[in-house]
Amino acid sequence: MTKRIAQVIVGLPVEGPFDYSIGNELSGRIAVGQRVCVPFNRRNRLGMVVGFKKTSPFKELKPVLSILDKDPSLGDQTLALTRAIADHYGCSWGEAVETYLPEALRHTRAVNEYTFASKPMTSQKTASPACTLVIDETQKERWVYLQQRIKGVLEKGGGVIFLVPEAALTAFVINQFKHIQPAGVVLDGKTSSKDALLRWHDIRDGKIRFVVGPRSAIFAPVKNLALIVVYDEENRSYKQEQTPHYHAREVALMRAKIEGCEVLFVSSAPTAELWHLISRKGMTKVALKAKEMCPVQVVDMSNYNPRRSFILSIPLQHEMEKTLQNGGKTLLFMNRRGFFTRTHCNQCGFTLRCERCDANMTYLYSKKKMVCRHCQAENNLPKVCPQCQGSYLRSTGRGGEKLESEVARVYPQAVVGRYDKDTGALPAKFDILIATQAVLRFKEDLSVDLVGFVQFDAELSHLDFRSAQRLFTLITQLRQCARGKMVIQTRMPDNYVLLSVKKNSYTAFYRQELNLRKEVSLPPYAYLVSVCLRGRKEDVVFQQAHDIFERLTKNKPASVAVGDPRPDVLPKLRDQYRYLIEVKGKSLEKIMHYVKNVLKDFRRKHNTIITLDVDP
DNA sequence: AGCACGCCGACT
DNA sequence: GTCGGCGTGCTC
Repeated sequence: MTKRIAQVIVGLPVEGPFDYSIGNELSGRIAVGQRVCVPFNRRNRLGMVVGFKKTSPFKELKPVLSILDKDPSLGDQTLALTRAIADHYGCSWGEAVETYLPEALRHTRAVNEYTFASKPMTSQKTASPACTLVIDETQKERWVYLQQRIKGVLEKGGGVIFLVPEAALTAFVINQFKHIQPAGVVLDGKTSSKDALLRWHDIRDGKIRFVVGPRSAIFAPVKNLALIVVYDEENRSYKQEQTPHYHAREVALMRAKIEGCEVLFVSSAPTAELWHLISRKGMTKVALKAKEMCPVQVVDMSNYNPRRSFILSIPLQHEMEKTLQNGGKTLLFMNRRGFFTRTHCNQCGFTLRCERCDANMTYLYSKKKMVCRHCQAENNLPKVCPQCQGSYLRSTGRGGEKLESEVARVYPQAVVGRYDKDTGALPAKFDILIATQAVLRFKEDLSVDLVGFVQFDAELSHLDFRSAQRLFTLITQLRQCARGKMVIQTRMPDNYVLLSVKKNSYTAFYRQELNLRKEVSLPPYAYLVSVCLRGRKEDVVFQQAHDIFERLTKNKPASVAVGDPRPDVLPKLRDQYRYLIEVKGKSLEKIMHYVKNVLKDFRRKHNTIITLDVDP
């Protein structure tokens, strides 16, 4: 039987597949999973063959122009995975395929230099994947456990994907396993697309069976995949910020289901979503208990007047002095960069803001510049008020740089260092280190005697249902860096995150967190889909959001709930106003079906961009 | 997404 | 008249 018509998908937000005629010269070679070049909307584009038919409802079919690979790039399992991603995240199948493919294969250039040693596998498993959560309080025991597990898998001829939250960690991980296996690495960014392609083929051909890499490494075409490790599962970088907004944890589960492999999550404070998943029957928790967690002292700051007294409480100062005397190190956690965080005019009240993001500008002493913490914007500190031309500009607010100067003044005998996301490396030598969240990228080998959480309450201001879990994770990770003691300064000592930390019980935290989520029907007890709108003119974006809201509530099935349109957490970013509408429900299929149907016949106007974010 | 078509306002 | 902004439809 000769193949006459090919069904082809493309990497655009249009659902196909599209039918193309197959010329005689191609019909013998064309196969499902192959990259092809097809004319599409008067341009030539990359397409992916997903099937064949005998007839088409379209009269004049355009032809497949060429086949780009000798052998299929995508096997059945990959087609199934990309299809599942498209369904779950509401993108087209073609878009999912394009995110799967390495950069070098996303274009219509033929790749003839490489032939694939193996045919794609065809077996399809459907059982629920085996999942294990390694919850490790020690930061050390996990490596022993992982070495054993990975060694066992590799010895049996299986393949391993080891996901890390950022590319910088790959070297550290490779080092942990260097005596077990010559490891392959998926690097992103710095690797040239040519090298990345070579490596992709080596992985596909089974020459590399152990792959370590960031989020996108979940797509590494590892042969006989037996184990996926998601290291630091709670890390936010596992969620992609662009469409499709996939989460590596979810893709790992999808892949495990299709390929019948195991998923191993490693964390010292996982997401509530994962805790819930693992708590179900048949899943395993491996608790690696620390002999002794460092004590946590919560200092109630209610009676401290921030205008009169130093931001470091007397109990914290006392611990710092003790630590200094013993030659120990202190980490002061201050999650705010810069020196001053706000500059305003004392005459007219004008506050210096980023024009593109509407956020207060931070004064960076190190650069002598005003910077926006959301976009790259930078400018000089004006001499007079831009609004009233008066010379009454005053700067207030405290960032790490200011705390650094204050601490250096109070402890002249100490070496004071600072770290934030644009400091190059950790200071080699310090007695007191003032650091933002970015310091946790070194948490694997950062060890101090005392940790001071300076402004706990500042972290509570995030209006996000996951903020409690993130705080719990943050405290847990900081605490693991402390050998001696952790001091937390707060005006809300009865916060349940702090109470469960003091109880030394993560199970208590997750029980309470999950109860709260259940009460108000939030993930993991419901699916959440955000319809996100962004555009240049606020009134237009707002209008559109309301228009969509009306359509979403008009013939709404009882199974979904639609929230009022509201500004995004960052209401304005890089000159675009952002609104979102949250849709909730027990069934993701029902939500997606409903939302996609409403958006389908909605006309986007005035260049408003509308995107879907599943499990935002 | 990205591009052409077509409908209305303002202007060499 | 016609130039061009933007809303609309379409891609096998």
